[in-house]
Amino acid sequence: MNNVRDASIKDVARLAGVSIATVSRCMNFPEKVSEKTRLKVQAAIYNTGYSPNTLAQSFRRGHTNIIMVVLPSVGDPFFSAVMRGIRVAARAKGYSVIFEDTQFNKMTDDDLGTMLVSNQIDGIILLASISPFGNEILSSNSKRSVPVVIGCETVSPELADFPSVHIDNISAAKEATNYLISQGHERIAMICGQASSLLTKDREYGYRVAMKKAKLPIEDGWIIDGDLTILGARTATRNLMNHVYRPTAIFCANDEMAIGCIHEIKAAGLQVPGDISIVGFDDIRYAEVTAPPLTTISQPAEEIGERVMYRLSRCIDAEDDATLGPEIVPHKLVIRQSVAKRVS
Amino acid sequence: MNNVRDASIKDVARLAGVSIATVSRCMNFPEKVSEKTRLKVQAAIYNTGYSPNTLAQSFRRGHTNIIMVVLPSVGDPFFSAVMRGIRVAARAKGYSVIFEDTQFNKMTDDDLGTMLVSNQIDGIILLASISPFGNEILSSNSKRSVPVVIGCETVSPELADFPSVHIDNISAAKEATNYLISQGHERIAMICGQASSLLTKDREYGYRVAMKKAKLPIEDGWIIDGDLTILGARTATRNLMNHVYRPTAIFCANDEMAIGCIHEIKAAGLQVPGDISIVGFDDIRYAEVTAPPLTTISQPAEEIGERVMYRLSRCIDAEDDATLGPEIVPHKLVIRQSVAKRVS
DNA sequence: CTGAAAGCGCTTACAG
DNA sequence: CTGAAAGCGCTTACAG
Repeated sequence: MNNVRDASIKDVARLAGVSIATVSRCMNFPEKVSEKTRLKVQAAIYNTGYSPNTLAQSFRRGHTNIIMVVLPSVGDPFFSAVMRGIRVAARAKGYSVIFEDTQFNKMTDDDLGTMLVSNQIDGIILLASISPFGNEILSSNSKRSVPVVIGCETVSPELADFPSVHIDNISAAKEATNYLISQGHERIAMICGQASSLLTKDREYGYRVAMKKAKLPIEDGWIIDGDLTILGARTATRNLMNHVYRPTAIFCANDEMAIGCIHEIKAAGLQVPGDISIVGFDDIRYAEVTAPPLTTISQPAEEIGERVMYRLSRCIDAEDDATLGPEIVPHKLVIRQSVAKRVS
Repeated sequence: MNNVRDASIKDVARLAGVSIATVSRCMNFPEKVSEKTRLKVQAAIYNTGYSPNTLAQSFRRGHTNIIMVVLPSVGDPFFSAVMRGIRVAARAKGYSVIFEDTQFNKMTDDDLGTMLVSNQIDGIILLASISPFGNEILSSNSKRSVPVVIGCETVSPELADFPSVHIDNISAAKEATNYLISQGHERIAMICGQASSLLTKDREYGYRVAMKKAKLPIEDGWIIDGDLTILGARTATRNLMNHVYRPTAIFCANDEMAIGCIHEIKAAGLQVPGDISIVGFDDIRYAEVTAPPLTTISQPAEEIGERVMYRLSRCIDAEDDATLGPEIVPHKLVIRQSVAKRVS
């Protein structure tokens, strides 16, 4: 049929014998159009195969229905699960989602500024911290154009007042640590993200608090950077195994690192949990098929994703309650077989 | 400054004392503007904080610089790696990428048609098969608007002539199977994707050919659907272990399933590779930390992603060679410890 | 309930 | 090298 050019609103109007304004109304406010006209127009739409040019609509309306999510790594199964929730909600609300991976796709502050100012996106979900200057751009921008909501973690002090949804990371980390303590462990180390990353700050804090409360010392070098990756965790684990005070348990700030950690311990000829017990964080889908199956903190990843997206949607629609602070979602300690009881 | 409204091209023109056409030229064809004028305009751009409204540009130019990738599951580490490559190349070429996950975000044919016709995207990368009708939409659309390129797999017969980049899946599967045979195995089963999925068809075919060539029988029930997931593979593995002719080796069509498979065998009290040997496919980052480390076919995932994106970019720019058939990328059998030698 | 008209912010022949 | 003007396809007060 129209293999040279798609039908435009004009073609529909001509065919239906009405003005383009009426066609537009039929699509956007059908109740404002008489039934007779509506029927004519609908027929014309059908016959021309018309579908509105989204580019023109976005331009005219001043928004794109595209939101951006910034996350540390698309490859991480935990964030994939969050993304899934985001996409479910995004679809329900009519948004497309674009994502930026801070690990592999360094977004410069310039890029960010450009996106914000050039109307390419209607909102931002932050699942990872961006550069300090980026944070500044966002916080100064906040009253203006693009709403931001934060998922999973406290991203940065400047952004503390932004709407967010996450579990209580401090409590969860305490719980994990206390569980280890309850099993008789006293030498407990922790593998974190990079010191610069705020992503696991709260988890580290929870661990420290629990240790202090139990009057257990944290030796120098027991809190170690595992880069949130398998490789990073393997190096960290080697260091821990060579430590003068070798820990009997390691709390990993995410499951990805726990997987690397377990592998490295076994590669060194030690047993998990016989020699060293492990607790992870996230409960990714691999956690139950590691050897041994991993004891970990379960986060409702998909639910977080959904909530964060709905939250953003409300911010975009400028509903007043949307700007209120954090929304806390429940976590759960899942006990499997990577922790052994220790009798001292 | 401009906290009420962003500066537009008019503001710049006024401040620089030139027409908006000249401002536009300065940004798009600076060589067509005299140096003197260019300097004036650049100063005005700087002082107004002007940045072009992308929405208006897209509308006017008729394209968005957004491409869509359709993939089975964002959560799969293999596809994450491919995505990474895509994003690297996309960034280099100035594209943003939107993705559709066929596993969790059923894109209806309607959605697809709408996207195609409403100019929202400049091109499509297919990493997964979509519905037959979807394929039809694409193939009938092909000469018209939106270029499509296929990554990783033969997606569908209708789409066989589309540009694509992937490894030689048949050879790779033969190699995997032959390796098992060379280690003395004769009872070799295979866990595939769903029969309907074309994603692993070539791998299955390669396995069949290798078995036939070695004059080894494939018993009923030895080729079994594992749904490409951990869970599916666990069920499939249980069936295989209960089979009258229990295989001594299992070839899994992806590593994700191999992980589930190994876990299930060990959960049943058997040894890997002592009792049953396993070969995977993909070489995801978890493959080297499974217990035992997984022997598998390595695909250059990131490279595939990059190439596929560059290919698409050339299609969009309508460079003639871009439409030529498949581009084959090398694979490699990575031998680790999940296969045992069998002396019969 | 409907239409004529303005306008969103750009780009690009066209004329000079 | 530069400017005046048309136009991309919609939406939306405004008037009737």
